[in-house]
Amino acid sequence: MKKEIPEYPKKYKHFETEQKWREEWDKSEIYTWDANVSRENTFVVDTPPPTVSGSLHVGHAYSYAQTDVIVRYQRMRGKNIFYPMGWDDNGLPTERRVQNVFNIRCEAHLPYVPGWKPERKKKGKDIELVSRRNFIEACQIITGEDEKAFEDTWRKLGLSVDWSLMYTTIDDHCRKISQLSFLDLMEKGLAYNSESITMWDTGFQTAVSQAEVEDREITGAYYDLRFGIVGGGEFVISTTRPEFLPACIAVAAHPDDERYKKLFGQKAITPLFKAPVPIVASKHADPEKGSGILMICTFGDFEDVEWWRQSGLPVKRVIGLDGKILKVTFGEGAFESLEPGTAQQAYDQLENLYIKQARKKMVELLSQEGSAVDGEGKAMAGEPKPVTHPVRFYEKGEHPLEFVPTRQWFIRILDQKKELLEQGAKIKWHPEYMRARYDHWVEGLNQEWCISRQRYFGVPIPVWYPLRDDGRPDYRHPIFPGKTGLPVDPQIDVPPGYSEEQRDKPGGFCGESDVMDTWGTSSLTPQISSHWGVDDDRHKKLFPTDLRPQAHDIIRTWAFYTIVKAWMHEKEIPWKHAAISGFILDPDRKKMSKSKGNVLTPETLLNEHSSDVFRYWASRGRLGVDSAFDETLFKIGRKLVIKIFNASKFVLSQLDAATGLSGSFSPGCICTECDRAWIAILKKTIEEATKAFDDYDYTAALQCIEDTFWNFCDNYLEMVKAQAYRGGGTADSLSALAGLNWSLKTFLRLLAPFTPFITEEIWSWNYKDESASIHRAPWPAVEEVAVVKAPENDKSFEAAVEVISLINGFKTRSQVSLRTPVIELEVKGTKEYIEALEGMLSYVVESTNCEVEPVLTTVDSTGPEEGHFNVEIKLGKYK
RNA sequence: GGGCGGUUAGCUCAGCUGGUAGAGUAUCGGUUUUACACGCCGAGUGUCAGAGGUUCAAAUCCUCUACCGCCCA
Repeated sequence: MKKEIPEYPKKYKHFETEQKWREEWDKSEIYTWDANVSRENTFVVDTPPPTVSGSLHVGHAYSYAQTDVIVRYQRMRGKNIFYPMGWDDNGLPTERRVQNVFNIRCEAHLPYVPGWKPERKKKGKDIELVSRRNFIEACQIITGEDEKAFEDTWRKLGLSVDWSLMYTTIDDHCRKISQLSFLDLMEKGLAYNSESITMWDTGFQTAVSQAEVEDREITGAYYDLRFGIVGGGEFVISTTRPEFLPACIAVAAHPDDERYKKLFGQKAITPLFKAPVPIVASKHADPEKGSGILMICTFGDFEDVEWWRQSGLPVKRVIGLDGKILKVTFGEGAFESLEPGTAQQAYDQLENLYIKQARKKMVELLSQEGSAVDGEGKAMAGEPKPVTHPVRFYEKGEHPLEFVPTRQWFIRILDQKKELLEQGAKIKWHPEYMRARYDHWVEGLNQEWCISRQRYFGVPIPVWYPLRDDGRPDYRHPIFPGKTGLPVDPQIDVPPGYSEEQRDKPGGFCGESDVMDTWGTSSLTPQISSHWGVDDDRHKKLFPTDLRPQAHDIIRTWAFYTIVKAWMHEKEIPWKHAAISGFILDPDRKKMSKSKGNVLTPETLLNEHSSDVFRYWASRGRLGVDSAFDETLFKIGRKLVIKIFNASKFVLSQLDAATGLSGSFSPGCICTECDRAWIAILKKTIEEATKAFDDYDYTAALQCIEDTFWNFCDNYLEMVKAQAYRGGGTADSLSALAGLNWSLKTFLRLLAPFTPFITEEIWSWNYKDESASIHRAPWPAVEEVAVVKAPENDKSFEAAVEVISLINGFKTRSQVSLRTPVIELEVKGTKEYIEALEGMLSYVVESTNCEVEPVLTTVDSTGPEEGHFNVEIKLGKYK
């Protein structure tokens, strides 16, 4: 029966085709994880959940596309894929966004208003104050919308995620796992609460951890302050933070500093406040910096904290949690003064001012005549000297961090550096050198992990505290929930053995109001997906995971904390491989950031260039390597996609036209030297690409697949065209058709991880009987063409290409069409290459429109120029 | 200041364990050929950042310097 020859579309319509397959894949559930498959046949991905409430930029899509390429390869290798997507929705970014969208603020003590719905309002003065629960509900409205938008983008990009596995870090399941984690760490003695000096953001009024801190260069000034010495004399201290003067507890100079050696053991007197403070030796003091002697305050910086801990001196606290100067009384407690009255008079002018204002005021006071300790002149020597210096900020904050004593929850990490380094070494990092980032971060840790945050939209720390008879919480005996009833909200739920009436009453209990930092949950994504602590069988099937893809900026946070948790809970690594993607920089090689206004959104690029083209572009980016954005590169992908379309059309139309033979273009028919030589080349490509993929080097895989594909189009296809036109009627023609058939089927599969849409489209035209979707088809294997004999001569293909190229070059230089007939042809080459050419001669003749039998001449040398052949050509007339 | 990475054609980048410098793009020229003009054929294009060293031989290995980027203080 004559096979009906289909009409293939003239042009490829990217956008319609891609949309069709998105819908189709969704319906057919080809990306669904099968819970019944064994661990060794499953490939588990731990996808970092993007922070919603932000916006996706091109770098995210770039990185996630790369992950998907790896996943699609693994799926075609027959692996059962576990590829979930989560959304990180708790934390400050969401709170900030909600505040702006609805113009609301949380006031924790307000009662819950059931049925309250937030309204979108412009920022204004009339900020609505809402209860904690109402505020959280507002957060959920916003994150719900954001998640939808993010999911749309990922679907557009063609990520082969199993959407049924989706989680959000604030949902019940994630809260449960996070609280289980906390309780487990408590049991293991790794979590504790304590009153200690914590880095504090006065704007957001929350504690922050080392990982959330960044140094920013800011402009300030050195102020030279004249300190007195008990018993007479003075010296000058340079400081950038004169507002800390009332909190000065000591002054320090380097033990070897000759200038101050004689002062050690004596007491200095602070200007204005007339506080007598010890003069001590400390290696922290840098003799080269300023005057070489510095003031130690509680607390100006991390060194102050360290020194204070060792000194045993009392704290003089002057900065409140809101960043305002606290009320203090001189002459009482730690605030010793030789002249309490004048000290108080000066201090009262500072009280209740914000830090910045206080500094200004302090400078003013120090600049007054008679402000010096001895009453002679100004306490401030000379003019302020402007400097630019690094200052610690919370990465999301606007004010420099302060060190304030507060009660917080911590996880003990400092005594486990060695073990954490060993865990890092067990993970295979791609590229390898990225491990150094992890190692250096671990080595440089100097604070325990502070996990409590004074926020609302997060996972509650699952503890209550008994209230003593005086109404104060007993922090040393926290009450924990049982593991079965999680998650709990201590602000709503009642601890075991108590009733709601006892809440906040002496002798009763109070609920912890702090939530965990965002990493408290995000550090558990492998366990969240595996249902650790909930479903042991499932956990065993999914943990540790195979792959963690992420960018290099979050090695110290996401990667680090995830390794910490896996270690602490189960003495395991969370993933076997970490694939660290690079950044997309702007065309000037600057990091994209909202503030610079150079951010590109993936949606724009996807709409403009199609998903396949975007993915192709992303696939060219090697792991770990940052690259400058260059839109001209999208052109390469577009050309490739169109080429796949056209070459496929050609091959399939030749197969269709070979009447009566449909379905019989099996590799067994491949017999000619040309086809055998070509198959050998393609086999080598499969091996190379597979090896590269197994090493997570998808870029190298793409490179060699693509090179061979163009070789296929430009050379093999051109050589066998004439045979293909004969419709399979001869053994040689059938061989060509079989060669084309297997080549196409192979290229589609090799390219499917990179360009899943076009390859699925073509596959559906002719190969869906073998596998309904190309994405479930087996990855090409050289065994498929085991019946095809090796070529007689392993240089035959190369030789033919070279001679054809010489003939084409001659025609081009003669400025004639390539169809111009060759009427005389002599090919001179070395013996080795003439022999290689012999089996290919008919293909050379047909693809160059040569009308005569070529004369082959063996020579000793082809001359000084490159190449293995020389040709003598005479051209006929074209038409 | 410390660590990591980079510096190769106008541009974006590949060149792994040393053996005569590559691709794409851009540029220029040719060619309408029934898969593709969104194509095909061809051409030109480099002190491999610089300076030393190892070697018969260095883009590649070693040392130093300069510049760029990122991370950390």
